[in-house]
Amino acid sequence: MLTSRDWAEAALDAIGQRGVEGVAVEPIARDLGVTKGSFYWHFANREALLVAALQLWEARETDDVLERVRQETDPRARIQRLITEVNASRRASRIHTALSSATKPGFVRDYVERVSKRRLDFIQDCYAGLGLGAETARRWALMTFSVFLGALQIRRDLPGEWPAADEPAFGDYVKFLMVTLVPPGLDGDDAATTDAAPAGAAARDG
Amino acid sequence: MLTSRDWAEAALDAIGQRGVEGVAVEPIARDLGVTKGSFYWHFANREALLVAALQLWEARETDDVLERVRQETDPRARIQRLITEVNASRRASRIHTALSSATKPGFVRDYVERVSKRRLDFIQDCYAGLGLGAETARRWALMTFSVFLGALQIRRDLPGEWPAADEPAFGDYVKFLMVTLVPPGLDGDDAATTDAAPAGAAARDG
DNA sequence: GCGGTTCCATACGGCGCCGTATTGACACGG
DNA sequence: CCGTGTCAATACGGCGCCGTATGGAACCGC
Repeated sequence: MLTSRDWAEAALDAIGQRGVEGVAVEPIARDLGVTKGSFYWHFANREALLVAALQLWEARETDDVLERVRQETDPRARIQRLITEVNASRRASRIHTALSSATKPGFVRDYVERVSKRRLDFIQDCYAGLGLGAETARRWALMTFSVFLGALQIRRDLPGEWPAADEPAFGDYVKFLMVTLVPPGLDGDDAATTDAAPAGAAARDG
Repeated sequence: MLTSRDWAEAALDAIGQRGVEGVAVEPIARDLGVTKGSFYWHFANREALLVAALQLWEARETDDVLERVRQETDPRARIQRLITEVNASRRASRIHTALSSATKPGFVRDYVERVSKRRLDFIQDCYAGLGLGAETARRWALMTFSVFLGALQIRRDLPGEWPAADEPAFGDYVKFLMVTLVPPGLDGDDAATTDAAPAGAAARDG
């Protein structure tokens, strides 16, 4: 007794493990312990399954994640929360990179683009909340977003280099990132409305 | 009259356009204007073609790229050169992300890991050349490498957000990154041998 | 108990790809 | 000429997947 949502969830698993091209009806049916006779009752074809999986993914990676992050009120805390959220689920990371590198079918790109844009806009809002102008906030957001995405890839390509969310070194590294990615002196009480360009870090002991 | 290198090059194209799973003998043969009768003279099977393509890729993305970057002597200039090199070829970017997200066959991961590690080590050396200790240099290198990889993905997922290497805005953005990613005050003549932690950017007009 | 609906199994045709076997065209040294 | 090596075309069997067609079991209201 499966629902179409069960199929969509299994399809997301398949995306994370074998990529978008690996979303095949018969293998997924085997994983679920049924035959494809079940599948073609719930869905018209393979493409409909992909759409369902993508909708599930988009809802989770925009509304749900951003809703949780919005519980933090301080812009600085929001950015830090985003870093930990992104690093929390290894499954979500794999799905993201798989979707991001997919080329076929074409509509996958639309979902990826919407999710990425909403994330980037959110980060930009965080920086705007620190008092930066739109243009400067966009630049900082692009760099911070790059670090997010790059971290996903490093955890994939160089396991062990990037600390996992449950390791003690993770906290240290987040602190390191925060100091660099969030320009101080913009906490809202001073320099609240001026644009700011990065001036780098002063050399001192670590 | 094809050589096995022609096939490996076409396989790399296929990886960039259709992913690792898209490296199929017969379609590539059609692209090259021959039949697979030619292919199975040059290679034992599909896997051998993948290995040849990966060897070609590894040579280009480590020895060749790093050799060009090493022409710069100043560590700061090297990092900046790396940014522009990474953003130079859209084809190389697509190949990299495709390989990075590949799961099957397993040996692909070995190539990706070696290439990533050599790049990361190179960046770490650059920071060490600025006078940072090994541990701190590693942290900076991880962040800078993340920005590299994230930039590739942003250019894919959000076309238009990240300026291309031939646009005028590209230079501005590189400067912005350099100021943030390379802590000043470590140019070699002062504070040359002390570890440094990031202290962020001071607020000033952009 | 009977028709209808829900959910799944089975069987089938078709397609794209892999890998092998066989043959053919062409160059070259003897 | 002839043999040999090089490179490619053709033909074939097999496999995994898609999508359809059909059947069947369980459950429902009546």
